[in-house]
Amino acid sequence: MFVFSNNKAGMGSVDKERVNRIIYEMSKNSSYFKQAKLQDDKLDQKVAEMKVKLKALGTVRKAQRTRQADKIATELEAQRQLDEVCMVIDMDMFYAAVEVRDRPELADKPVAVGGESMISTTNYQARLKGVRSAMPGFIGRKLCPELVFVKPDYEKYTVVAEQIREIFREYDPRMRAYSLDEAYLNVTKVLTERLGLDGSNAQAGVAAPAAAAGASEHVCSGTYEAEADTSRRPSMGLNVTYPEKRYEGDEEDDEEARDGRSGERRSPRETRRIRLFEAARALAEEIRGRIREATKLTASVGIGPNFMLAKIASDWNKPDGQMCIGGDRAEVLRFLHDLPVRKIGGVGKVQEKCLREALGVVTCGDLFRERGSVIHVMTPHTSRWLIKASLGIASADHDVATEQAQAVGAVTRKQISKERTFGELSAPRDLLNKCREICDSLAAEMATKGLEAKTVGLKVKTTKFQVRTQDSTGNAYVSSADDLFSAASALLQREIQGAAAASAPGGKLRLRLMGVRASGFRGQAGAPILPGQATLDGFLSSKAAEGGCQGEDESGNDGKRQQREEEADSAGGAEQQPPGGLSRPSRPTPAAMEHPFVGGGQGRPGSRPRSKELLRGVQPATGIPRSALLATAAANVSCPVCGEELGAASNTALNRHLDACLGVCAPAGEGERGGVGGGGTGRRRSKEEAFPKKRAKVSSSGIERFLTPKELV
DNA sequence: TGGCGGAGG
DNA sequence: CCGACCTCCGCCA
Ligand SMILES: Nc1ccn([C@H]2C[C@H](O)[C@@H](COP(=O)(O)OP(=O)(O)OP(=O)(O)O)O2)c(=O)n1
Ligand SMILES: [Mg+2]
Repeated sequence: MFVFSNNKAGMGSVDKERVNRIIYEMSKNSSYFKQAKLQDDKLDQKVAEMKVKLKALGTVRKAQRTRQADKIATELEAQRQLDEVCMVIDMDMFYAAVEVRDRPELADKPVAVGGESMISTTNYQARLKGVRSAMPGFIGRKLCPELVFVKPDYEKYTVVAEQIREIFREYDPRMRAYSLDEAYLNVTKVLTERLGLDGSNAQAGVAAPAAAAGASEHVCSGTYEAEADTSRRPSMGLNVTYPEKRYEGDEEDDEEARDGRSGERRSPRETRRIRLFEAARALAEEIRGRIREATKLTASVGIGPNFMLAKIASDWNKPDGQMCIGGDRAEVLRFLHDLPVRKIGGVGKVQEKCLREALGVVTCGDLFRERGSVIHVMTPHTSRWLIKASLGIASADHDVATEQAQAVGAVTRKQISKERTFGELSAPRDLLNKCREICDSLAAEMATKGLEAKTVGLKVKTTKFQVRTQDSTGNAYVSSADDLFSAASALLQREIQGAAAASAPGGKLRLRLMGVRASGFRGQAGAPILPGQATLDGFLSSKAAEGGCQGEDESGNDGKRQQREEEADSAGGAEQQPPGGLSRPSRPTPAAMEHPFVGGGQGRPGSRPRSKELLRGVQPATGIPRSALLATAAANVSCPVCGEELGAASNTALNRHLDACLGVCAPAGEGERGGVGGGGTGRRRSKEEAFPKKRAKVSSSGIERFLTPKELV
């Protein structure tokens, strides 16, 4: 089977055998597990395809590829920047630490913050038992019966987050908070000031130099000492293979040329770096001390010439420690050589598996060595990003580093959504009702931010854990709950019909999660985000403000922080972002397996028509533009299911109609209209009929009149 | 360009 | 009997 518990920054000494066994025992029969396995199989297929593609790569061509990769590497090397000092500060077991601090009795007990369904984080005692973040509570309990569950208190965490940010700003006013417990600081300025160094010179050398290895022993403080590097040196593909400084703009620092030697004489620049990083280590101690003093909590710090490295470093000596990857190129490469690629921000489970199983790449050293293969199978964008990471080249600029991570310093938001997990729901009526609830909530959120969206999306997760999304874009902007619901419910109808049509008689859409998303905001590409606050913060506060969810779920989540670094370039040119996907040669999409409906393994659920079709579907036969549907309110009440005009009927009358209508349409689905791809053919019908579409004006705006939560049950 | 799945955090 | 929210990538039509 697949990897369950990978080693995290918890404790290495965990009875992994036992943990995995228990998790497996508890999961093997669950829908979740089955779905996970399906996805894993798909991944295996992708890996297989990559292998095939690689096999076809002859020695000659591979050498060619490697040369291409070298070209990229050289180009990237020119961007290498070692004169900035970046710092990533990450609180230790954040939520749990806060809770334990406020409840001393818990100090010696294993604690989990979260609920029965999901654990947000745990303290070290719990981690020793294998209980960690993102693990469902019931498994955590099985793993550790004494586990004490504590409900998350986001407001409290937010207060703490503000406290530490206040401190961070003193050292870097441009500091970026990635999440409540993580922040990115560029402390170059403070340090140069403290040391009375000339800050300008640092900026000067854009094209970066590398330093002599002689500084290495000064550089690391932590477990990553300059230990046995001598022994691994030989095998170090990075240093050996890479065409060192042949292309570099080496005019200035010539002595750095031999970066394998010990440099007796140091260039001024080199000396500056050493002093800078030395001071940085002291600064980190200072900051940690201040955090402890102000919050009674501990944090770990990572220092490096760029954020990618600093981030990795911050995890190195995790509990209450710090680590520094100096600004010496040789040291950076030495450090990376044996570093598992998984440590790179942006490389997750999938990337890791593809690299390892298809390319035999496990460490960054391997990654660079296989660069030829990398660019052969991966997308150009991803290849470039990976090569860059393997060389430890990244940006020292907050905005670049935190970019696409809607991280806190982000300026705009591109979408906003609301989703809820609940106990199984399948009655169309309940589904619609839930949809309405979510739309209400989303609308409220949008209102506070003054957002108007052009596209509305629906997300659905079946009880089998299959996730599906749909979007519909109109020509008008919407923001009211009514309009959101009008669009979302239309989409939901498609799902309902699709399920009914594709599955056996009586088949229906059974969901455990539903979400509604709004995007394509008015005014520019994105909407401004709260000042200084991460979207995450906004999320937490809004969530805390809302009432609890319903259903037996309760969970306790927060968002997960995200982060990314990489890329730089400021000189234009193709930019790069972390991965996103690996190049995916052809796409078989074994729809049959994943889509319960649609017997013929034809395609999307209910052979969901794509693009155009979608719009057509939602659009009323009359030819009224979607925009009208979305934007308009609904003067006249009409049924969201059949579209029949209901006039000014009373709520009860409307409800009655709804029930009748749903009762007929839902189960019957395949009956006459067959709904989507219905029938045994499995073959999709002409677009026109693919979806019987409620040929009516889906101005469900009226539905809320009676489908409002309170009234319906 | 719009839409959807997916990866990653 | 496994969360909520968000961004970007890749592929398709
Ligand atoms: N899947 C996840 C991961 C994290 N979090 C929350 C809880 C954490 O307290 C907080 C910070 O995440 P970290 O990854 O930094 O984890 P911790 O701070 O808890 O532990 P560590 O000591 O490893 O940093 O984010 C979450 O809700 N769900
Ligand atoms: Mg943390």
